[in-house]
Amino acid sequence: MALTAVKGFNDILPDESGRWQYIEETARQVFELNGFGEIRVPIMEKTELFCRSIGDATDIVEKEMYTFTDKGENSVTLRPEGTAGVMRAFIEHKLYAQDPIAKLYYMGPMFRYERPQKGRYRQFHQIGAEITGVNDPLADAQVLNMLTTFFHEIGLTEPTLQINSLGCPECRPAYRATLRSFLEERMGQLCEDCKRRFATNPLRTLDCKVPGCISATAGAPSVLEHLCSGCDDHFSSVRRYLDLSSTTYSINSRMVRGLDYYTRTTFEMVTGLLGSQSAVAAGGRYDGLISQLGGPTIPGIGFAMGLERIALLLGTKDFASQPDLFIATMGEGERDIAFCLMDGLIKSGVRVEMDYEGKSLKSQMRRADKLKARYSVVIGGNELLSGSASFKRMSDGLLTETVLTVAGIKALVGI
RNA sequence: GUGGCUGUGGUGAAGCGGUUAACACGUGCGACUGUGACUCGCAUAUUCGAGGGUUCGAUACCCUCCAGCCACCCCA
Repeated sequence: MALTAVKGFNDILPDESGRWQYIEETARQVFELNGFGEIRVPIMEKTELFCRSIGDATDIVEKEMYTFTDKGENSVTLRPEGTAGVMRAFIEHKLYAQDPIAKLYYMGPMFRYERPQKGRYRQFHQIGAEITGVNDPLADAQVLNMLTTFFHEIGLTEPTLQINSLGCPECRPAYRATLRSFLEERMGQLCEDCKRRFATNPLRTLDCKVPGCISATAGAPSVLEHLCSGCDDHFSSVRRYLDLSSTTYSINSRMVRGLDYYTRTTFEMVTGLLGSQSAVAAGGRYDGLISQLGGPTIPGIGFAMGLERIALLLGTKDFASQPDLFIATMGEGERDIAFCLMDGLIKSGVRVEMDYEGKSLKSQMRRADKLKARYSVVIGGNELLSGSASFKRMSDGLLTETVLTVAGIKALVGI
């Protein structure tokens, strides 16, 4: 058996990479318009970083990380998400000393040891963005608008924005206690998973899919009604800003987060087209994270989106670019001329292909067609003598006589 | 991690104990010593995910492993 890739790790082949580049370029464009700058951080960090940021008791840290001991006996981990590393860099380089307000974005592979499924792999890719240093809900709204704009720009209308507020260390514990006592009275109706969640993360019972749990929690107290006045004002302002900019969203008070660091505003872009992999992008505010990691008390908000899932939503549309010209040749001498012509044209920005193996004219023309070249030209003895040739527009076969010079050909193909 | 389904060429697939392992697409070459797309011809799996076992015989049956998919769990 030939060697194969590691389970859950995929190759992105040339016919798909065009789509990926399109997603990445669109994100860069939209993010930079919003004033974000790219930060590139390592794909591996000390294990402790993730334990302290994501949370020791979360599923990600407990069972999904690629953690191992390196040759220097340090416990290191392949990043399961991007925010922790970005914030570590923000603190380590004291970026806040220059300006506490940083707007950063990143893209790259993340690693989680999960059972692979479509749209969910062990190495997957995220594009994320973070704003630090802004308490004002304006930042929340800008991030949400940026996300919405991004999806609009890549041509996807399907994922819809859902928002919620998780409160803060002031009000969340009280809500959690209220919810617990509500659940306690209905313990009998809950599924086994939810009985477990009752202890570990009671909020999770709110988005359980088991019918019994759905009816049992139907009248559960809503987080939004238990926010402290600060969180409540914040959330109202976020909504007001979204309304001001005509951003459409829905409120989902049952939306929960898998990472412990989130506070106040949380959100997801969800789709019904990817089965159980419905979240295409998600994020929220994390006001306590930076200080928790040993930095100053600076708030933050951000999100990450899953490239594999976005690529899936974009479908099989072809993003590959086609050659402008294919040069077919009749003999050895003509190949020399064609080669120099190709070289000159490429250097001046025309995408040119030619035959590599001295094949028959029939084969060369077939290849020109297969590569979807816009124009083709045959160079043989006649052309060598006259110094000009008939260029064929492949879409309709129209022939145009043009001199065999870089300038002449450029003018013809319109580059 | 749990449960289930699947695994035949580059792709989509038929075959379900003994076949030259269909068919379609794709790919290559040719039908015309100088022009692609349509048409036609030829070629293209010593082999049926891997390894064992049952059998006179296994792509087909059994076991193990590997991989993919679906749901759960969880999440982007």
